Amino acid sequence: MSSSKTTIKDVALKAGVSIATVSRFLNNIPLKEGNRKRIEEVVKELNYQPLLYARRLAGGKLDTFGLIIPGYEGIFYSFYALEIIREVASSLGVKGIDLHLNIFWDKDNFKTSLIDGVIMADVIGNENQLKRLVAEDVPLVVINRQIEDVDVSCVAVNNFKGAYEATEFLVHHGHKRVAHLAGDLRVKCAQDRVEGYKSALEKNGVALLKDYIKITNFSRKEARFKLEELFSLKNPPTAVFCCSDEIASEVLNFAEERRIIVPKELSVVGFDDNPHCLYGNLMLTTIRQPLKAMVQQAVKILEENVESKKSTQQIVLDTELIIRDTVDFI
Amino acid sequence: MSSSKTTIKDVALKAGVSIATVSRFLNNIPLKEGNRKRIEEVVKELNYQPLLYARRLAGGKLDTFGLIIPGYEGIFYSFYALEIIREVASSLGVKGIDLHLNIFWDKDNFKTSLIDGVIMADVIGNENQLKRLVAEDVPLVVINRQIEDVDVSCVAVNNFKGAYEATEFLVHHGHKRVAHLAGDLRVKCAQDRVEGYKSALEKNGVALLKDYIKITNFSRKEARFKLEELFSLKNPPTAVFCCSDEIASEVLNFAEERRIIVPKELSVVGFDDNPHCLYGNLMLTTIRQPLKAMVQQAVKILEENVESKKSTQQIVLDTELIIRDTVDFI
DNA sequence: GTGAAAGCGCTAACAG
DNA sequence: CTGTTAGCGCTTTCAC
Repeated sequence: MSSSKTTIKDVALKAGVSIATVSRFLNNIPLKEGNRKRIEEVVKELNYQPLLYARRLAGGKLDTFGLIIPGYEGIFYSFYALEIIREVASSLGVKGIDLHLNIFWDKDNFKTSLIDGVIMADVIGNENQLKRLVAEDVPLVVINRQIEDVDVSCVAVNNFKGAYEATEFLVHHGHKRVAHLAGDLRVKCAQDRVEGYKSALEKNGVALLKDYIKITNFSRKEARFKLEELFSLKNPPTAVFCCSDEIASEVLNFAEERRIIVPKELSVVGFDDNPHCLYGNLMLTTIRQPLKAMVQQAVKILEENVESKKSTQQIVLDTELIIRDTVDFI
Repeated sequence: MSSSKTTIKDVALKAGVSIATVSRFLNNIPLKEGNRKRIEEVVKELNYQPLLYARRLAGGKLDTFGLIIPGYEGIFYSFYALEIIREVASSLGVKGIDLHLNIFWDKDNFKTSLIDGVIMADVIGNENQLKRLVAEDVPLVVINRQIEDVDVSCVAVNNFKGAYEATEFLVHHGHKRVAHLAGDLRVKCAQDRVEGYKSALEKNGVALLKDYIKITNFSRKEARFKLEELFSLKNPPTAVFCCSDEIASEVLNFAEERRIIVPKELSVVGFDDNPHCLYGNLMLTTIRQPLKAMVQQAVKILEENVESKKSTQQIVLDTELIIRDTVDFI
């Protein structure tokens, strides 16, 4: 009530200083200790909160970052999205930065005037938006995706390498019939994982079978159809590398129903290290994505860019193989 | 680049009118058709976008709503949270309203100056924040929770009734040994579901056994421990009503492992109608929460409150029993 | 209908 | 170190 109406003027008046001095106080510019203290008291007493938009209009910052996430189901309905939102909110929270969330559905309605900078979580379907933001010179960092044709900072995960390691891990356990349940290939990370898988087989002299690569679009339902197909094959796989832990846990369910013993008869590796997929008596062997680190890096870079235009940076973080129960020698 | 610098002045100049007229145009105030058209052209040509904070400072709206979600794991890491975020983002998106997302961790750092109104998704741990916002007279709607001691609008789900129906449905199938895997009782909806469960048993003359109520905190892991306990009982339950579909699907996993046939030997009812829990060959019988309807109602009420202070409203929406495969007669 | 002018609350020179 | 002052871009009286 009252607090929403108190302005810098009221504070200045009550503290017996000019509004400029109060402004300095708000911006942590050194003051005579006496004044600093008096103002601090008055601010508390009046429960004064500066109007951020007035501040911004006068040239200050909004202390708000935007986060743009594609509304595409495979992304937005995933562990990934919530984890990103959570981590962005969390890292911004400790810095006192607010979060403006925008889901990109089909048209670009992101209002740049409400933020100091933007994090784009992956780019799928909104490539034009990316270009527009770059053109408007909005401080920007893209996560989980490397952008080749636009000069923009990004922090990504080495999906290729992660997939390579996962697949090689299976091969090193003697598996020759390794299937891959892939994600939606419109999503870059899904593509990269397929490539990593292929490359690992090739480098290790294992024949690549087309029938062993199945697209799931990250959906459990789709995964199930594809599993039926895989296990109707003359030579069903002895190992499956999955594009996500959720898909992997569907493999576990499927195996359970079919009485296929994991890992004795079937080895499984996931991707994500999603804690929600760690249940049952079998702990999933998986590739951990450094999502938190990725977000933290992105926030750091964005802060720098907001402070002063820096040159763009491209960072690629490594994944980590987490060895648990679902892989065995054949 | 250019667009981020074009102001109302540029538009006025180029269109040969005063800035006041452009402002009128922006606010859909009737103009002479000639002017309207000219301004429209110039706006498009210059790719002009009004600076929202300047507009707000001058008395206009920001067209931004805040969404506050408790950071508490059981909420924030759930289907519920993502669904709420998704639906809020979606309903606001079509109205051209932006979303300011705030996760409440431990201290109240929500800046009301960046929004026109606030939706609070449940209130757990941040009761003081709620009171502060009410005191500051910020337009506010609480969802998924009825607030008794504060005069505020809310849109909630009838969790009691939903749980009652679920439990009664089991009892009507002849079950006398009905267990309940409850959520975290600090969360109001979890409490209500326990009460609904109890009430249904009582009304139907089924003995209430303390050992049949187990707290899971909405976590699969915890659910598994409690399932072990339940099925070590001298008289294990023949039916389980779960606080969420995720917990229910854990029951399905557990049953599968123990070779307990669902629904022949064990009936299961969930809560949520979470599409992510619809996999495998058994489709879960569950209670559907009208989350989307809830959010839409909340947005509607909030819009009204922003336009003109209305009296507070309290709306309770009914759940729906979705009958699928996991309940059978005993 | 339209224009001129007065702010909204704050920051950032510029003097002192 | 501090106060004075001129805006930031927009809306909104108030005249015309």
